[in-house]
Amino acid sequence: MGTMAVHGESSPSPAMRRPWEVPAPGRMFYKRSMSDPFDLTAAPPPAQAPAQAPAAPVSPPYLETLNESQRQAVEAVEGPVLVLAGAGTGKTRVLTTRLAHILLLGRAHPGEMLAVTFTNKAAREMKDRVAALLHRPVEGWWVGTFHALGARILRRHAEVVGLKPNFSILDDDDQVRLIKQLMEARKIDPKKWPPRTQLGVIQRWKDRGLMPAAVSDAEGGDYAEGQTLELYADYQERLRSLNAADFGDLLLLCLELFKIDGETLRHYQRQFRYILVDEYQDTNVAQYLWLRALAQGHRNICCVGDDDQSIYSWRGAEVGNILRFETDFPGATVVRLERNYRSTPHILAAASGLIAHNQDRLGKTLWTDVNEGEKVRVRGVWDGQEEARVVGEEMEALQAKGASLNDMAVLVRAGFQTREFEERLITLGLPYRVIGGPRFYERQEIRDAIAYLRVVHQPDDDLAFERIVNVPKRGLGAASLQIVNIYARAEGLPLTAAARRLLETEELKPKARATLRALLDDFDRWRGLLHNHVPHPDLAGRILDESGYTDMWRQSKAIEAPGRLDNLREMVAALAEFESLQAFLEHVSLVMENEESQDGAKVTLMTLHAAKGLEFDTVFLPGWEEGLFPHQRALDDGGVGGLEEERRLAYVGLTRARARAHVLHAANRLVYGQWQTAIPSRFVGELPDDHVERQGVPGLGGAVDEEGFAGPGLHEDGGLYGGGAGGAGLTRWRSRRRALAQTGSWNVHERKAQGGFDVGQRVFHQKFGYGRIQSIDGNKLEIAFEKAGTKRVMDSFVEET
DNA sequence: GTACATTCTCTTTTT
DNA sequence: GAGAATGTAC
Repeated sequence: MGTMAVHGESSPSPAMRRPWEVPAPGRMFYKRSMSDPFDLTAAPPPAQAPAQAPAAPVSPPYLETLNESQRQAVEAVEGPVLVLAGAGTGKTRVLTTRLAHILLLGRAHPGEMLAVTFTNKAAREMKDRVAALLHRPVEGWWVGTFHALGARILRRHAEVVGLKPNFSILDDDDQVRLIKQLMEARKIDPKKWPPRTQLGVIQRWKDRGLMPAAVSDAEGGDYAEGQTLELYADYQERLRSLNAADFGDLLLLCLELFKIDGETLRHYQRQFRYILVDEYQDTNVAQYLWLRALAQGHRNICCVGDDDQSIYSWRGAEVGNILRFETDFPGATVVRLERNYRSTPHILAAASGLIAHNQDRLGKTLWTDVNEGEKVRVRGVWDGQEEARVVGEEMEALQAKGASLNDMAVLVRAGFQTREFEERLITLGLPYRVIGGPRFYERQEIRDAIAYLRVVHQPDDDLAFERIVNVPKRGLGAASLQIVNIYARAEGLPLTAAARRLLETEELKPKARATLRALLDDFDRWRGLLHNHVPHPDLAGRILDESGYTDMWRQSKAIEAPGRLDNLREMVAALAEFESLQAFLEHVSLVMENEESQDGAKVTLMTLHAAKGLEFDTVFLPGWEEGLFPHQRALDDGGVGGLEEERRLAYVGLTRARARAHVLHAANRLVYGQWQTAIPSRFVGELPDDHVERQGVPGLGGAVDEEGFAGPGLHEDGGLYGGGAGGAGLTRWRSRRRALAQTGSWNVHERKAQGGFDVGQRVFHQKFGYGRIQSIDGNKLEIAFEKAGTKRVMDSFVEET
């Protein structure tokens, strides 16, 4: 955490402080800047003001290194600007240089700049890179994700929309539980109408900036016997009484705030002189409205995006936002970045050829002047294991040639695909990291601990209260809790308040009453400590100890208990890095990612979605099969639009590669414990032949094996590359047994072991703990450990349980 | 109220 | 196949 502030800080080096007079005379925005001296609302940094005057036109070095269009995008400071930045065209560079440029020109000081990103990572990178350009960290500017910035604004004016400033931000888990409760109250069958789906519908409404009252009846009538809309109203009401907001609310309630309180809106409109938006193609309607509201003041809004990389429509993103920009902001400057600095011409051509199959795009022509490299390699394999094996071999080969594992990535369509690669990489002993895997703050013990902190910080947080009221077990089970719940609902009180009143009555059994009283007293005591400014890490430690939570794990003989205690300690330690308990809680709800340790070179495994914005020398793209990629569900409920989005995803994948891209498709795949057969993705066929090197017989799913056997099902379909209409029926299920019978050479070992172990047997290993035997190969056992994952070990290290 | 067994869903992507 | 949710036995 940087501590230096630009405001009132001693001046930086003279070279940096010097404003760069811009050479291109006659460019409107510079003229305008001359006639627009510092009439900032707040006093500008003194060091910068006089510096605006000197005339000698010198182009600053940071501009010299940009190409013509990049430079244009940086220098078009005034008015609305749309930067269409193709993959690998130096988008981040433009963004950060632009920000630095504005600061260096003295057009605004940090507090007047709003830079919005989609991910916390992008926000961090932006801060770091601007700091590097300026040789100092910038403090006090508004950089962050939509949600973080929304929360920041909302906290300041929470009362306007019926919240208190310390409102909780619910996580996914809380939301589902809440919806479930509300459905119960309405007697909606959760079997028939899964709560998650209900929540999904509500979130979609929120994405579109619609409060319950704004949803048209026609739309509300479609789900759950027409009750979803009412459920939405219930949900919002409940959130308010919980003094809580969900993710969507962080923007939606901001919009409400702007609507209700025009003066506040005008305040922010005046404040934000320069607005910058990254990944504009992924904004949803609510985000769009939020931006548009804030940009009305100075109209200096710069949106950067690439319609070909729009991959979040399922989450409410509207490509329309980017396609419509010039209409929304008349007189906008549009800059196209088309020169690619990342990939070889073959990769670029392959990606361009693929994306050209999409109808609905603005269209760009990426080009590069680097020399030819390798063609994109496409390889068909027999099954998922072979796929992982082939990728592993290639990685080892590259490594042998001196390549770093850091420069390799496997990009998958869906999360479950990483497993096969993990197993293979473990076997090979290649270190890897999975991005987007289980996150620190999502672990059970951490969530419990946070629930304690939440209740202390925000007494009305019923969801947190419910989570820990009986953890550790105190005999306050479902029965007691129900009494509290009924009372709370009848009286319209939060659970803690209701519980407090119930203590005065005879409704609870004496034992439960005493326990509950003790718990509430604990809460009061901890809250007292909080208000007496006991340092929050100390407080957290006390809470966990005095509540018996730490003891619960200490006494647990579960194999993972020590690890959980470690995690708790780690969390308490992490608390010290935050200014306050509130700041910590904000962090965990908005930045649910683990800071990964950068020790040693590792292969990266992640989804295509997570890969956007990243690049690697070598990219492996497995699972290009109809049904998986394009994903069946995207086709089913997305139609042509869904297909095009899948294609954009493929485009994103290919364009992550600097030097080498390997596409793979398997004829058979074990999904779900069952064998699934598939034909190669239509995207494979859409790759232009001139830039692709195909291995194995095209059209046959399998790399032709020993038997030259391509896998049942493929011939029946008769077509190559998804020629079958609509994609439906292209996949089918088959029992493992049948697949085994047909191939004969399946990579499955004898069921019975020599050493007295059986497949499926539960065993114990000194180092890895408990696990179940997957397969047996002589004296080597493949064991799926409960904690340590699947490993191969010698049978002598394993004992029966 | 709790512990264990059984059944059932799920898998696209995430701030 | 795994994890959650539900059902059953103590």
